[in-house]
Amino acid sequence: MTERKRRKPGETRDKLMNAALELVGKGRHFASLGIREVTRQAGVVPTSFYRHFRNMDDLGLQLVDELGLVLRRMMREARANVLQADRLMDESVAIFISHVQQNRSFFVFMAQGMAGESRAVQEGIRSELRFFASELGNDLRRLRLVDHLNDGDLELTCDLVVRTVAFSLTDLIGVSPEDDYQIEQIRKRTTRFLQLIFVGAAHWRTGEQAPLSS
Amino acid sequence: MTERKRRKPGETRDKLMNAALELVGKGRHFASLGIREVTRQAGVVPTSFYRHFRNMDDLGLQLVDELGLVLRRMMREARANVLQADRLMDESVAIFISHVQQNRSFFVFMAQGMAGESRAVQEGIRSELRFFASELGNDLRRLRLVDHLNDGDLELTCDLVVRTVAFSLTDLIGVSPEDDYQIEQIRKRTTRFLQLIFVGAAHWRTGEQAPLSS
DNA sequence: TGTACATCAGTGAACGCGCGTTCACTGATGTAC
DNA sequence: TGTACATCAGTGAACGCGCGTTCACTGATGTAC
Repeated sequence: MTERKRRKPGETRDKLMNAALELVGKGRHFASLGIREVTRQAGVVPTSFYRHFRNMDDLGLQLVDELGLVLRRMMREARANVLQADRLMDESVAIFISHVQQNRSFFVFMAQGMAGESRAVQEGIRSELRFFASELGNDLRRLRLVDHLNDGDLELTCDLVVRTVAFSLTDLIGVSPEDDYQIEQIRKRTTRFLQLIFVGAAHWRTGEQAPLSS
Repeated sequence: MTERKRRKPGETRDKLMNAALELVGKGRHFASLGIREVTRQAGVVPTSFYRHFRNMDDLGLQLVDELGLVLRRMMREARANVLQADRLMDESVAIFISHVQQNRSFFVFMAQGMAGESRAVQEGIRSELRFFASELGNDLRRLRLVDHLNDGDLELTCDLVVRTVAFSLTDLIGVSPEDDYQIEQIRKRTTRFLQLIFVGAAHWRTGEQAPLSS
């Protein structure tokens, strides 16, 4: 009845990573998870853990790698769907929100990890965000939407956009995944943030900003 | 030699809260701290903990209250020192950074808590940020720097400013407190983010944003 | 194609340790009269 | 001002439990010839 050895390669590894994500999704913080707890959630004997990870930090790092894949998938979907430039922000934010809802635990893990215990995880997530910002810059250049900005200012703008969207994660986390009304509010607000930033970018002239009132 | 009972009222309570902050400042995540660990760091017997807190969440909540005081002190200093409107962003960011360096553990705790395990702590920190944004709005109104914005758009702008500054905490955390060069880079970059936002606010016209290129 | 062997993922028992929490205690401080 | 009593913060011993980690094992899969 129970043929329990060597099912598929990597199956237990995935079970462990998913178990950690499930616990994070249930409101636990990754830094407080223990090995026995994760193996229990995965339905696996504690010793199995060491076949795949050296410790919890190691598992966290491997989760960051998977997170990278999730983000890239999201980016691809955004590129495929955002066809009209005038709906760019609207649709990008909508796609972001929908991916957060489909992969809630992953994004909660990301929000936790940015100020988490492991320096390596922190750095991994920061690096994903940097990559994301640079890809966004490439896209904007290609769409010729920001011709008046030099490279440094474009990079600044994209970084701020990515940060703003990332920060909205902390809003989404604070809200039930079924609370469509609240989620819609967050979506609208994030979109307006981006509009504000792009209005700023449109009127930005390098090095000679009138500091406030303009 | 050791007269050890009833020194000053609240002394042990402060020792425990400081001990938790010290551990956080050393790179630990608040969610992973234990009662025995905190009491050990505080140089106090484990049972003393229960004289002041029900559990670690409770201690976290009381830390949020103290964090509120730190933030208000910072705000007061900013108000007292930012005299010329044209240096507003520059000086505000500088004051922020200097307070982060003086109270590093507090701000690390804040960054952790925004995606932390305790809902109550999350909500507490969010509420501090909301308060901060609303005070910023009042100041900008008083200085008559944003007369063309209606209340909703002013609130939006201030929220984005506060978020941007708060996000820069994750940059500061990733850098050694002695690395003056890196900290200066973060200061400059954060200032430019705010300038970009305010250029956007200066050209913002309610409800009729050209979505990108303007 | 078949056989022998190395590798590898999963198992279950066992370890010592630190954890959260309880309890009964002690003695200093605050309060009532 | 002095006395009696309640309150309160800190103590140390003790508890049972879950933790991370080790070990020797088993049997399935992959590889060499």
